Amino acid sequence: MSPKKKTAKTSIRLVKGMKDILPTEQHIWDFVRSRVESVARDYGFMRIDTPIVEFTQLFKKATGEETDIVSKEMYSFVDQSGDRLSLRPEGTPGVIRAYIEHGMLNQPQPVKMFYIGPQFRHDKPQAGRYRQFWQFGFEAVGDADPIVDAQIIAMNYNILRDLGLDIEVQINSIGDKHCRPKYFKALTQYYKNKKKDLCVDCTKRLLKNPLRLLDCKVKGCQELAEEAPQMVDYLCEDCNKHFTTVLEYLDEAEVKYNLNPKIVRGLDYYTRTTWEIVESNQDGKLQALGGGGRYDELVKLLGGRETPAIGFAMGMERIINKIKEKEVVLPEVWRPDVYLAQLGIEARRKSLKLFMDLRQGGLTVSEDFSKNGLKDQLELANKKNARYVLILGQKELVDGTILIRDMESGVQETVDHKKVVKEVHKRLASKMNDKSLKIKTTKKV
RNA sequence: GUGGCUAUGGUGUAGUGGUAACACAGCAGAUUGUGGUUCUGUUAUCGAGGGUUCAAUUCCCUCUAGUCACCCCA
Repeated sequence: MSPKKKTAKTSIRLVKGMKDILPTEQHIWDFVRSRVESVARDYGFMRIDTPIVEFTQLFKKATGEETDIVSKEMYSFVDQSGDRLSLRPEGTPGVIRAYIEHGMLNQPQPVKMFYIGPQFRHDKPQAGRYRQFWQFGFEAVGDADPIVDAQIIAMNYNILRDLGLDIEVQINSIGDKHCRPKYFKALTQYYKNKKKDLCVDCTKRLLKNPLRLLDCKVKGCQELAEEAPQMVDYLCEDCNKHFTTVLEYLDEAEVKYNLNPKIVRGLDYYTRTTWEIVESNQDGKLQALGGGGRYDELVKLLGGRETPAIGFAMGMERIINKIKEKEVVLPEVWRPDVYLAQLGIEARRKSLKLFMDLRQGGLTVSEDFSKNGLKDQLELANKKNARYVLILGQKELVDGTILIRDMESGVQETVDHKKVVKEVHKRLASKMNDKSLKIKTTKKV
């Protein structure tokens, strides 16, 4: 056994929880990205790219030191200059840091931004869950009006619906710093004499984070949770008004939603409106594709002025899995107008320049100049779904002509080499006008 | 982090205590100027390490990875 091979198999490989996005699946990612970008544009959100690396402190403060994400799952390290840094486990803290640092409070509020990028969590990998995973997220910073909540939820809903998914919004309000303590008290009170019926985890949760008792999966706990007091009944007047207004607006926007008192987000900074977008898979189980909420305390917590904000984040791998599962019809993949085939040493030499001319003439071109045979080249042209093949051989070179082959009909014509760009454009245009060919060609995943 | 299951070429799958079969894809050729046909050849020391055995890809153990459930989350 050669030691080389052994090395290749044991150490040069994908790190656990990481994933290559291969050329063959890029079209799905492009599809999602382009839809996200176009919806963002329609709703007036501008793209922001923040660094993957931030001070660890940022996430400790923003996401919460006690959360699993920060306490157990963060990729943290000390760099050469002694700074304590972390790979971002989520997008919001970086965006808010940028908002404060670049004085965006001087722009018209709310400042609406979105991001698309990788996030990192050292979690146990599972279906649709990686250690490096992609999220896209939207943040509207600087306005507390419930219409902002409704609009961003509607947008969230529309993005996923535009992607062809059958989804539903699960919504709740978790109050604010005024009313939540009262609710916690009531909740603790309710569970006080029921401790013996709770599972081991829940008895711990009772002390640490009573909200989490509500979404325990153990049957006995679930039954108790059904009867437990609900946050919505404990909302203070302001929070209650805010929430009911959001719901009214959502009705107005015809967004399908379900009230779900168990939507308690995992991050510490949320206040008031919280939601998740869920999709039911074959066995009727709901999987969250992402979630969001209002976070009116975060900007101040990170050292800015008191500034209300709201946002959401969606997991791209999960969305892409759903798209694959549902065989959503994607728009046509990139397709070359012409494929340049060459025969003979001289023709091959001339092809380089001709290729550039075709490109500059506004055509999408493809080639495999390393191939010699015309058969091979036609086969590849066919695989690449080229509309036309230009054939340049010794004969054409001498005559100053070139062959245009229509790959659908197989018809070939000889044209003047100098007029080739014009000739191709002419044929493409007439093809577009032909109604019988106007039917959109689409490709399933 | 805990537990169950799995691991065969690039991909999807057969199979056996005596070193592997098929399909697709890839490459080369039949055909050095014609594709979406055909034919031929070629592409794996059966995840890694150890043990039992005359002999292990097959049985056992460990590790690694994947997967599912829990936890958590996107």
